[in-house]
Amino acid sequence: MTADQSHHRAELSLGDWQAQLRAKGYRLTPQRELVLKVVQQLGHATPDEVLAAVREESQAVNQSTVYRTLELLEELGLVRHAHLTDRAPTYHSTTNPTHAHLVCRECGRVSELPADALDPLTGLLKTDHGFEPDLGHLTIFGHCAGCA
Amino acid sequence: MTADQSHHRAELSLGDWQAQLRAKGYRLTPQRELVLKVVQQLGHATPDEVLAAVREESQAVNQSTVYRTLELLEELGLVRHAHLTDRAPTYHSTTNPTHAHLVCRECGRVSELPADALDPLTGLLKTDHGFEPDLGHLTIFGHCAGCA
DNA sequence: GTTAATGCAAAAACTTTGCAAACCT
DNA sequence: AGGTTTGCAAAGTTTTTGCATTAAC
Repeated sequence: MTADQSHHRAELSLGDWQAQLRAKGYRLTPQRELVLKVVQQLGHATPDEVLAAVREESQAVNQSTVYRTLELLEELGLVRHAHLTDRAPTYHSTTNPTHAHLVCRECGRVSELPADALDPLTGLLKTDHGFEPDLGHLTIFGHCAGCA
Repeated sequence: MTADQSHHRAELSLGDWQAQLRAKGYRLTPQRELVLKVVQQLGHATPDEVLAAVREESQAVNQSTVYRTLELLEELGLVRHAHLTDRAPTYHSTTNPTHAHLVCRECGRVSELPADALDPLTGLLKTDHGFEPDLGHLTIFGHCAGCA
């Protein structure tokens, strides 16, 4: 197994993230824990949905804090965002392996495509264009089997 | 040559579009001609940039009209949009063959990837997931050769 | 003359910012 | 205590909408 094979795993183990936070001079707050928790629970969620979920969790958290926290969590590699619609971005936890998204324009269904499945694409882009794709951000629109 | 090989060409020949417009009950207006012209000239442009360019062309066109016109032109298959940043979409003419976009996060450079180059991906998605991707809307973020 | 398209202005959707108060370490 | 984070409210950015007027057919 080459070192390169590790590129599909989550970037931080869960136990580490609080230490990582502090190592960068950041502080651990209830808001940050909560936002991370709801993103993990919701799967794919817009900032707006994260806000709503956080508020149902019985604590009031401000809108700005949600935006600022999502940005921070993304910097730490704990969450990622993708554009599943032409509107607001959706965030998801990185505890699942890196994946691209397939979105059906007809039924709106979103499915996850493991990064492994895209290895041929990665190879092609690297070889022919010297380009290193960020598959975790990739969203492919089209029509799914049911809506063909 | 199979019929399928034609899927990379522009959807409408330039001579036809005015007829297509009328066939759907739409009307040919100077604004629509102008917006289409500047999109063709600009290459990739946000609605805002289209508006600015249109206004330099010595005619005043309203913001709303630009949005409504881009939507219409896209419905007719004369333009397409892609998301080259996390902000506004960019529109481009379909007189060029269908292509995906490669965007470098470091230097911001955008390059076009012919749909042909993605045939392996298309095949894989179709075979393994029954999914028909819309490559003209696809944007792949990552790092280019120079910024590796 | 009809009906579609435009301009305008207001609102909607989404995100960011400045600053004082509150909280983490 | 000291510096980071939050809440709040206001403003910024981008897009949409309703309706009277204008223009295409």
